[in-house]
Parts: sequence; structure tokens; C-alpha cells
Amino acid sequence: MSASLSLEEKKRRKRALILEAAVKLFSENGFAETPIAAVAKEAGVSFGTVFTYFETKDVLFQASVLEPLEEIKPYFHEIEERYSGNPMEMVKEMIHCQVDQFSKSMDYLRLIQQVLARPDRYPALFKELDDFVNVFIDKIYPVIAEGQGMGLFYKDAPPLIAQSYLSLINGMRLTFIDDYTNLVWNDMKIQALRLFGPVADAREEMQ
Amino acid sequence: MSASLSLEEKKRRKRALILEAAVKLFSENGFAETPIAAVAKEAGVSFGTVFTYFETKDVLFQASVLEPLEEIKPYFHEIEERYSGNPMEMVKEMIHCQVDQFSKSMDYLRLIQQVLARPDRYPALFKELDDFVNVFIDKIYPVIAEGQGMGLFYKDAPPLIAQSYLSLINGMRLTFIDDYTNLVWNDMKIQALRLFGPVADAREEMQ
Amino acid sequence: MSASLSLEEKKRRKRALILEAAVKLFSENGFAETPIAAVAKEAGVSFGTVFTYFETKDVLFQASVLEPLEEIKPYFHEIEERYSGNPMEMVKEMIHCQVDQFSKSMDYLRLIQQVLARPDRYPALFKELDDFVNVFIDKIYPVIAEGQGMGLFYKDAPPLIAQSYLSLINGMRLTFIDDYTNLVWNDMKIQALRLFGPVADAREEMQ
Amino acid sequence: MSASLSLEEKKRRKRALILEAAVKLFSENGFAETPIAAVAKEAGVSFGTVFTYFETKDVLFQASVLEPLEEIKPYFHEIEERYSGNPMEMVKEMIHCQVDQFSKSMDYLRLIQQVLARPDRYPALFKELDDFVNVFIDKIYPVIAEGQGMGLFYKDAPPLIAQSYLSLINGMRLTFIDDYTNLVWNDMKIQALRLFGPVADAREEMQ
DNA sequence: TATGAATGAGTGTTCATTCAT
DNA sequence: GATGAATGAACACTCATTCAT
Repeated sequence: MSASLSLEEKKRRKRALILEAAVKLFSENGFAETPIAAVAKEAGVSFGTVFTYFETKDVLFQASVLEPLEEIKPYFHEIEERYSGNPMEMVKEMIHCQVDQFSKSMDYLRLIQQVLARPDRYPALFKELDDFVNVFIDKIYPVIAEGQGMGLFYKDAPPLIAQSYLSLINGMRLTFIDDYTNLVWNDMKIQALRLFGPVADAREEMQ
Repeated sequence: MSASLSLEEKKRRKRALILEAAVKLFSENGFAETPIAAVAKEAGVSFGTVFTYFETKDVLFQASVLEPLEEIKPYFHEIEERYSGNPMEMVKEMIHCQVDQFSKSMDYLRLIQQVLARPDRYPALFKELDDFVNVFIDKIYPVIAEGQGMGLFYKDAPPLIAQSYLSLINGMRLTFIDDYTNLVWNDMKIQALRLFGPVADAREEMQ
Repeated sequence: MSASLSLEEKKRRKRALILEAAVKLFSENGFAETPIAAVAKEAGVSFGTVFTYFETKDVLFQASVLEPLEEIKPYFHEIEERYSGNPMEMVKEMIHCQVDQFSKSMDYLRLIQQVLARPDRYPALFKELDDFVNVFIDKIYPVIAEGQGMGLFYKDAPPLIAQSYLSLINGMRLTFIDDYTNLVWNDMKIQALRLFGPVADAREEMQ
Repeated sequence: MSASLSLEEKKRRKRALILEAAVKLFSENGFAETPIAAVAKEAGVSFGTVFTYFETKDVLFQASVLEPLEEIKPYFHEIEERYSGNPMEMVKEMIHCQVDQFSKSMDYLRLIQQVLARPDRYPALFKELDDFVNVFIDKIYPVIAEGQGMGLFYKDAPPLIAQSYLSLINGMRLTFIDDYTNLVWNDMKIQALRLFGPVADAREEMQ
């Protein structure tokens, strides 16, 4: 009802603006080759303002990695809650949601890869991502195990299967770059599923 | 018995030393965060010497990417020549060789990923890698097609299958970092194979 | 009483300080042998500050050449407006003003000579100076022509006479270096005048 | 008669080749912006060979300035011996020879100017040139004095007249650059003469 | 003697960070 | 809080000089 936003709200928006610009530029140009000045320009704020919201460049990078991670977490950690049906259907649904999620924020996947590629450079962030992965593996473990019991999935160790799936997602981001189309990602969903168990042709179901 | 090395030979060795150091450091720290001085120190030469062998830092990076690529090419481009048996056996053998190849030069895979992640930054290198991939896809196409005809492989478009395989390799490099063991890579070979066709358990064969 | 200087004014002054230091050092040591750090030190600022005001060393050199040129232009381009009397008196007056002008900013003359000596190195600056000279020649043309008509000046082509005059000024800067005194420059004014027409002894008038 | 040159002769020629290249490049690009490697290339010798003949870059520059100076000296120091007739004729002849001399080696004049412009940078060379000028002034003094006695020349101090003449030559090199033609230099000879005494039109005589 | 590889001092430029306004 | 000027550490690259061959 009030015409002017509250001061708090204004600040929150400016912070979000900067963070969004940071994710974009860090992912495009890498941490080292992204000057703070470029982030400020992209965000439409002055150079000094960036430092008002983020103490240092490293802090800005941390926030760029961790804050979007929180938004993605539900899709990876709330397996039983979000997906339903028998294990095969659950995994199908999960892949669908997760790949869509990443295909909508490909920038962000690049950021993650920068951290994964240099664990010594970003130890704290790396640990966060590692934890993220391990929780995912823990959560999906029973689903895979159940699927194996039902003869739907390969009998290999569930963590291995889970990791191969994550690897494929990461690798896809590197492999398909310029002419990105949803079609490719959709086709890839089947391939992802095949890491879990033999699937002759599930294309229509993955759309 | 041995005469002293020829000047040419000495130069070749020093160049190789520098290149090796560059691949190592570029892959560990990224292009932007690797000072030439660090490469020189790693190679045991003065930093001025690096410029004797490589005009600029960019040229050194190019060489770091392209020269090892030549060594790897045979494993990817001489499909029919190198691998034998029916399509399933050929692909098994190929995966075995290629994954071993990369697991022995994990540094190098990181370099490739830096290029793939920034096509605009490294347009010439990106094109080389893109060509490399496309030739691979062309070469493996008939093998996959034949396997499909024999009912061994999934019926999806062969290029799609090939790309998913490359994605998995790339992604594996990001996913398995610190505690690298041959075991993980070996287990992953089965997963890679499953992108081509249903394979209940081929572990013993992939060793 | 005085309010503190406005930010704009402060910036203008700092810029002028740097430019002044640059003119001094560039003229003394030449462009290539003047480190930016030396200019900064002379101006009493950190070397980073120089880059705040001048994008590159080349830009600083350009400004060092072009900005003082603007101050000198009136003495060379507003011939009819500034000088009066018959052609002989006008030229006398002009030489007096121009030589005084240069004798007060001998540093600057050295800068100009660096540009004149290397047209390919400083093409844009050279063109500016060339234009400057050509406009001067155009402006003084009618004065010389009139003086020739009155039998005061030699009958050679006015541009030739004008150029010989400019050459003398330039050469004087090279010839008289250490023990500069106004006396020499004053004596030279007569010699300059004699390039225009025969002047038995005009010393007293040139003072 | 002997087919192969003596070793001494070969060395002398190589040295001359290097020196010639040095004069050319130093005059075109300045001392600081002329790498030794460029001189070597221009001379068609290897990089290291330059150091065989000239200890350091400074020594090479010194030789580039001093050795051609010796060749030019006769034209400036053997006034009475070389030129004949009454003072006016002598000076005419002298100007003719000297300007021709410089118009044939304009490169060299640039080198001289580099030294003149930076006495503190090249103290020894500067002294040589200063001595050269002073000897010239001494030698021409009686000629001018005699011309003054005969009513041919202006009555100003002979050293002043001599210096104005040298200034004009130096300045001409700076003023006429790109479209150099002998015509301009010839026309300038009259102007040079007019610094000594009133000359209505001596063009035909200066050719 | 001729060569050019090895070296490292020197310098232009970038950019994170600080801080006065 | 917002701004952007000031600072100097860091780094790519050049090039004179040395020296082994």
C-alpha cells in the first residue's frame, strides 16, 4: 500500500542486483578475470557500493556460490518428499526436475565447476559443495537400493551410480555450449536415467 | 659412449620441461592465476627463458592445450584401426583406453575444461576442441549404428550417445578430485558403457 | 573565509600537476626514458593516480603536447587581430611575442621536437602540429605579401619564408641549451626578422 | 688481385655495416626505442655479433654520432682552405656544401639532435658536438668580420650570426620531413645566407 | 669469431581495497 | 549509505648483457 519501499527492502534488492551480476560475470569470465568494477557496472551501481554489501571480492564469490545453492538444495535433498511413485518413476521425476533446474541456471553450474576444479583455492566452498553432494548421495541411496531390489536398476553401489549421474550433469554443461536448446537437455535426461538402469526408450516420459 | 646432447635436442627438452610445468600449473590454478614466473620456477628456468620458447603467455597456453591433444587424438580418431571385435567389444575397449588415458593425465582434462568453459575467451582453442569432438563423433558413428543394428545399443541418435559419453568423462574429472583412485575410474567405465547400451554387469571385463 | 575547494576543482588541479610534471620530464628525458613512476613522483602523487587521470602513457604524452599547444595557438593564428602597424612592424611584434612565448616554455618546444622527429611514431600528434603550422602559414601569408608589395620583404614565396622562420625557432631550442639567457633569444629575434627582409639593425626595437 | 678479402678488411666492413644500420635506426626510432636486435637484423648480422664490435649499446651510439662527425668536420672546420673568393662568395659556397652535406645524411642530423636535446644524458657526446660548434665559430669568425668590414654582412657579433645559421640548419631538419625534396633545401640556402647579410635574390647562385 | 640461449632488472598497466567526501 | 579518487602490490613483457658452444 505504501508508495515507497522500506529502506530494508531497498537494500535487499540492491544486494540481490549485485549478486545476480556477480553470478553472471563470474560464470562467464571466471573469478580472476572479473573485475569488481565490471560487476558494479553490470548491476548498475557504483563501484564502491559493491564493497558496502560484500566486504571483499572473495566474500562476493562465496555468496555467489552459496546463496543459489540454497535454492537448488530442495531438488536434491528432499528426494522422498518431492518425488513419488516406484523408484524408477521417482528417479525419472528427479532427473527431470534437476536437469530443468540446471538448464535454467547454466551460469550457476559454471560457478560450481570453478570451485570443483580448484578445491585448494576455495576450500570452504568446496567443502560446502562436497557436503551437498554427500547429502544427496545419502538421500538417494535408499531409493536406488529399493530400485535394485525390484530389479529396475543396476546392482552397482548406489553412491557410484549417484556420482556418475552428477558427473554427467556437470559434463553436459561443458559439452553443450553455444547452441543450447532444451532439446539436447531433454535427450540427455534419458542418458542420465540409463546410468541407473536399462531404459530402452523413455523419451516420451521424460518430456 | 654418448656424445653430449645436440643443441637442438637440449632446446627440445627445455621446451618440453616448460610445457609440462605449464600444463601442471595452468590446470591447477587456472590460466589467469598462474604467473609465468611460477611456470618458470616449476620448470627450473628463469622466467625470461619462458619467453624464449613461447612468445606470450597466451601462446604458452595454446601449446599447453594443443600439443597434448595431438597425443590423445589417436585414441579418439582411429576407432576402427585401434579397436576390434563386435561393436560392444569395440566400445568397451575404447572406453577402457580413453578413460585410462585421461586418468593418467588428469591435469590435462582440467585444461580442456577451462577452454570449454570460455569459448569466447579462447576462440581458436575452442574451435580445435570442437573439431576434435566432431571428428570423434563422425568416426564412432558407424560403430554405434552397427551396434544398434545388432540390437546391442540403444536406438537413440549416435551423436547424442557419443556426446553423453564425452560429457560423462568431462564431468568425472570435476566430480572425483582429491581421493582419486583407479578404482573409481574403473567403476565409471561401466557407467560410460551403459550410455551406449544396457549392460547388466560388465565390471570384470572392463578391468 | 574560503570554503574548501570543490571536488571538481581539486581534480582539475591534480590533473594539471601531473600534466606539468609530464611536460617537464618528457621534455628532459624523452618519452621512452621517462617512467610513469617518475612523473608521479615529480607531481607528488602515487603512480596509480596518474592512471586515474590519463588512461595510458601515450594519452599522457598526447595531452602534454596538445594542451599547451592550445595556449600558444593565439600567438600564431590570430595574426591580424593581435599585431598591428605596417607589415614590418607586425612581423617584428609577432616575432617578439612568439619567441618570448617559447623562451618561457622551452620545455614544451622540446616536446614538439620529439613529435616532429618521429612522425610515424606519433602520427596523430604530428598531424596536429602540421595543421598548426599550415594554419600559421595561411594566416601570415597576406601580411608577407603586403610587405613584399611595399618593398619591405624579400620576394620569395611567403610559405618558404614562414617555414624558414619556424625552422629557426626550432633550431634555436637545440642550439642554445645550458647557458640560456634572454639576451641570446633577444639577439635571435633580429636574425628571425632578417629571414623576412633586410634589416640593418633593429636590435633596439626588438627589446 | 687476391680473390678473398683480408680478414682485417672483412672485419672492417662488418663493423661499418653495423654502424650504418645503427645510424639509420637510432635516428629513426631514437636510442631508447631501438633494440640492439633491430640493428643486428638491419645489418644482416647475428645479434651477438653486434657486441663483438661494440661493447655496449652506449658505445654503439657514441660511435654512431662521432664517426660520421669526423667525415663532416672538413666542411665546417677547413673554412679558409675549402672555400674561396670574397666573404660573401665564401659563405655562399660554404652554405651550399654544408646544406648539401646534411641533405644527403638527414638521418645523421637527427642523431645529433638527440644529443643536443639531452646534454645530461650524453655529456661526453654533447661536449664533442659543442667543441665542434665552437671550432666552427672560431674558424668562420674572421670571414664574417672581413665581410662586415666590406659592408657585405650585418654588423652583429659573428658568433651570434654563426649560431643562428646552425640553428636554422637544425630546425630545417625538424620542419621539413615527409615530402623532402632538394628544392626546399635549395630555397633554404638563400634564407641561410640572409642571416649573414641582406641578399635580395641569390637563388640562381646557390644552385 | 659468430651465434643465440639464459638471465633478470625495469616498466606499463590492472585492479582490489581503503577512505575522504 | 553511496561514491569514486588514491594507493601500491602483482604481473606480462622487453631487452641489454653475459656466456657457453
